[in-house]
Amino acid sequence: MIRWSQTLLNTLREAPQDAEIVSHMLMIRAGMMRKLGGGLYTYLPLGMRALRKIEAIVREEMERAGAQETLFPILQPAELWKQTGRWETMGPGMFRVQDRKEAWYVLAPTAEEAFTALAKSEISSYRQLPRTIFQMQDKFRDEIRPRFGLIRGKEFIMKDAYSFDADDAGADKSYRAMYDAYVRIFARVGLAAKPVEADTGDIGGNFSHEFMVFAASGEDGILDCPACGYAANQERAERAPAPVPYQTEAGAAETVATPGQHTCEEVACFLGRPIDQIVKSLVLLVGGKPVMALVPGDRELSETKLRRLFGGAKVEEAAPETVAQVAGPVGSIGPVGVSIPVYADRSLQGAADVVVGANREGAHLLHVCLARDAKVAAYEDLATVRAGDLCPKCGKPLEIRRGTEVGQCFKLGTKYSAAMGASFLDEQGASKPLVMGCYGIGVSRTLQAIVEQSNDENGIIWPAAVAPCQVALLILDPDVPEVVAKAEALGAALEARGIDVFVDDRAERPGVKFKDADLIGLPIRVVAGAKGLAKGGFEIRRRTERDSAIVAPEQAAQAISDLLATTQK
RNA sequence: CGGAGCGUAGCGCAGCCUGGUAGCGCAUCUGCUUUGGGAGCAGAGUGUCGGGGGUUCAAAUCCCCCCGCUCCGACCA
Repeated sequence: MIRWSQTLLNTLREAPQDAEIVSHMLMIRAGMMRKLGGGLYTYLPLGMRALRKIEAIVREEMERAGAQETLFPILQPAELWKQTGRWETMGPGMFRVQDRKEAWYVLAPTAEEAFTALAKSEISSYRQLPRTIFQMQDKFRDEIRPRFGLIRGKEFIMKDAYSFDADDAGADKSYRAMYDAYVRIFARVGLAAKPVEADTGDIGGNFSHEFMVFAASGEDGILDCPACGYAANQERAERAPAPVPYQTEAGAAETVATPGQHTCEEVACFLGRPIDQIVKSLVLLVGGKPVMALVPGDRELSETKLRRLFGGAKVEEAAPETVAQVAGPVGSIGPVGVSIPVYADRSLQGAADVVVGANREGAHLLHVCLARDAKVAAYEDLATVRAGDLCPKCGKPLEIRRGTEVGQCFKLGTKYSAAMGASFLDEQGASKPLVMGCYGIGVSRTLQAIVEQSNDENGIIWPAAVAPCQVALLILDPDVPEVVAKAEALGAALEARGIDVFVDDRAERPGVKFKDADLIGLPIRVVAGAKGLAKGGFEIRRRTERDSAIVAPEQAAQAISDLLATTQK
């Protein structure tokens, strides 16, 4: 039994000034956590209890899926990270520190290197495969912009698991086991998380799913097919091919003056043509070399897709000077006559009457036929998919939703094992690199995502499985001995049934206790007051209900137990 | 890293333009009254005004530098 009078817990009437989203505001107001610095949060006793419950569920499901828990150092030698090149590629995203001998270390932002190093030293035979190991550990990332409380912090708690297999088929099985465990974990913590196809980002590898929680405040766009269930991160979502417009040639290309018109919208408007007839030309540096990308004027280029096309090379926007050098002034460039490689979105294949920049200030070209007038190296999927585009799986229109990522699975292949020489001997005695997968859950982020998804105007509504306690017991008359005695007896009876009880035993007015109970949001509220007891017993209700039931003291423990069993999640 | 804003009591903020006694609400403490949805009255405590430098008889206020935080953008699990 936890007593408020003995707990470090203060609720706030006013929202903190820096809380942008409801879950952040509620976590602070309800006294679950406090900010120590930008992107750095302290878990207070109540928040800590919820966190521990999530961790316990994650552990259980990991072990059920055959994974074994370990614990790696957070502080890791730079050499480890240099072996895979991530000392450079993750670069400023990592916290790096030096010891007194000026040797460099990394505060681990993830742990592929360390786990691979362990596998290298411990696994030498196919007889030891497969293995999946995990840890629940603080991670550090020097986020450019920490925000939304626990959603994006500089320090956070992550469960990271790594699988090691002898071959691809085995790796697929390990991946599937983790994927299934993730589905169970998010269901158990009361979170509606949907697996979506995702990009592999800095982690690398060739295949990935993100587990996304839909929320208006989400930082990612997700294309979702209500018809067949296809879902993918906007960075990499595909669409079914649509008929390519403007396939009929309309004569030779012709220069037209477009003074001061730079964006596709301006040019379309100025020329009185539909915007999708304008072709957007962009110069990017791919692995340091300039490349031109073409997408329809009403579309955005997906830099992620371009990066995938080039095997994960770094893609960045070219500086205006570079653009001017290889094509023309920004806002007036086009593919005609340029000598850098040109890649066009698939939807432009066959386009025979479009408008492009003339590579001269204030001029565009009409009636351009890409096949005739430009040298296009390849037509690839480069444009960002948007709502209304057709599902690549079933052809029905896609919807777009916002989401927050709470977990991600990656098929890594041999990226890390090959780089670090983590190999084993197969049945024939041949040395092969381990085939790996890695699997992360943002545990602290999950905590806040639950609150983001489950609240009302009065406060948090904790799912029973992760609530700091299952029952809030409000003693309205702490100076009436009979009320206190009955409440204490009920608390003890509940504890005996394994139900966590949080007792509000403060000398506060009833209204304050009701407000705070709603704010903190435990699943069941039990009121012990002189008035209620005079009417026959305790007043019991779910956090989500308006009306209470009066239950006689001797039946109360059973009634609460029953109510909990039927409370959703 | 580019743009913008903010930094004054534990929290939320006013005061700054036009230099001169540091204030309000919430919270905290004391007393009385109250007591079923964030009580009322009376009283009390609480500040390196983010830091440093400058101007001035005098700086929270004006000027310069630095630091921190937040938002938008770019970027990113």
